Amino acid sequence: MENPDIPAKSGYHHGNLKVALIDAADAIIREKGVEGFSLREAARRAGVSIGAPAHHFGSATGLLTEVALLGYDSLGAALNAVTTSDDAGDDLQRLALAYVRFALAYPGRFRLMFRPDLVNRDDPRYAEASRQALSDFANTCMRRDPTADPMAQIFIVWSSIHGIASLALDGKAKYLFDGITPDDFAADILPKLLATAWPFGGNDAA
Amino acid sequence: MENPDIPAKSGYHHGNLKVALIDAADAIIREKGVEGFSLREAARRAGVSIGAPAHHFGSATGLLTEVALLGYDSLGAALNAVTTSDDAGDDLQRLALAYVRFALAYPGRFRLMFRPDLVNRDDPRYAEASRQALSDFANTCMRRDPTADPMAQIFIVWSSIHGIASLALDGKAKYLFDGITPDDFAADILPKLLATAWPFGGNDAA
DNA sequence: ATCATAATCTGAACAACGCTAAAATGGCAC
DNA sequence: GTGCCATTTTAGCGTTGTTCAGATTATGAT
Repeated sequence: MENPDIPAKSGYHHGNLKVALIDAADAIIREKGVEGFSLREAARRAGVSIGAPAHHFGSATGLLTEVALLGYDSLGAALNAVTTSDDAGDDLQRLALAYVRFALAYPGRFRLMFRPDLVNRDDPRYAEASRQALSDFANTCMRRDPTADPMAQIFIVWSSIHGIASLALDGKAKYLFDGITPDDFAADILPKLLATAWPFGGNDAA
Repeated sequence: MENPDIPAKSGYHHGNLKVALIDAADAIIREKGVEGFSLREAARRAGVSIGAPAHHFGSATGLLTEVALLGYDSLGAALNAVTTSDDAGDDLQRLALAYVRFALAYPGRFRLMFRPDLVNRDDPRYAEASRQALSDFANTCMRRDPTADPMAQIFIVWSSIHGIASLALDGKAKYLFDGITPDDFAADILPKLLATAWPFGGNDAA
């Protein structure tokens, strides 16, 4: 996920500091989680002084907002990559699987994306990124049941998936399914769960 | 939610510092959210010096864990307070409503309860409090569909509700339902949503 | 080519934070 | 009364985000 293009730290002027800091922040969050992030360490990794980030991002939330936007992009890409069929129920199931797996594969990014205290939600790009990432979702929902109220349906389905991802990420699944690891959950339990107990999969729409 | 019993700050020895600090922390979180909390301010509010909390709680997570445990208690109480009927589907719907309303009424507590970095999940009381708070849920789930795999059913239903609460709390409902306020969401949108689009309410069990 | 202006980065300062350990205090059992 | 022990204070360490004056370099006009 590094960006080796363009000069990196040629002299006094870094030349590519903005993306270097975003990359550093993303790496920190990947390694140590959202709470492990600090603006100073991001600057340190980019080989730049403490005060440098302020010029490009204003504040820590400014930088984290950029990372969150990238997070939405990668989530959207992950959802875009699922194979589609003529059965919207099956597609929805696969999308759900991809959504939860994304959360488990990139826990830091995922958590950051839903932390209103760390990202600037007033940034117009935020709403757009969020909308874009979930567009496949919304489309498949409406394909599955064109008669239902679109917003209600999308909200309920998204909630269900988001709840699964959140609880799984918080290790709550461990309590219910005796000490299962995240990997086992994503590989074994989750697909079965979505295929059997999840009410939005399969071709059982009205 | 204050605790006016027992002597408060009689002299050098506070006499009731432990609960005073818990109350103070809970109040801070209610007023300024989880991120607004600081151990030092809790000590300040309890009228005690900076280092005092360490003796009772060890660290900030120690204190926050106590607050989270209280949070689970109050969530359990809120769920316990919903009226039950012989229709498990209706009951589940009311429980869901209560769950989400709890999250919207006590956002700080609710967020804290699901922040693994701020609470000590190894504390055996945590698992117990979590289990206890959701017992009504689990029972009603199994009453609704006794044939289904209990764990799978509970996880899916809980996920759905938790997702609704999380997204509503994060203001995501605002994007889908044009600029609705949390109060309007809890009072108007949510009940309709649960009654119509939510697949676990009503008496449509197998 | 020269030079002014704007963009970028440094480095020090400040206030606040969590945590630690030594010292001070006072309640309580004996 | 006396001494022990839980409790609280105080001081200090290392960390954080933010701000700002000044240093440095790029850019664009002449």
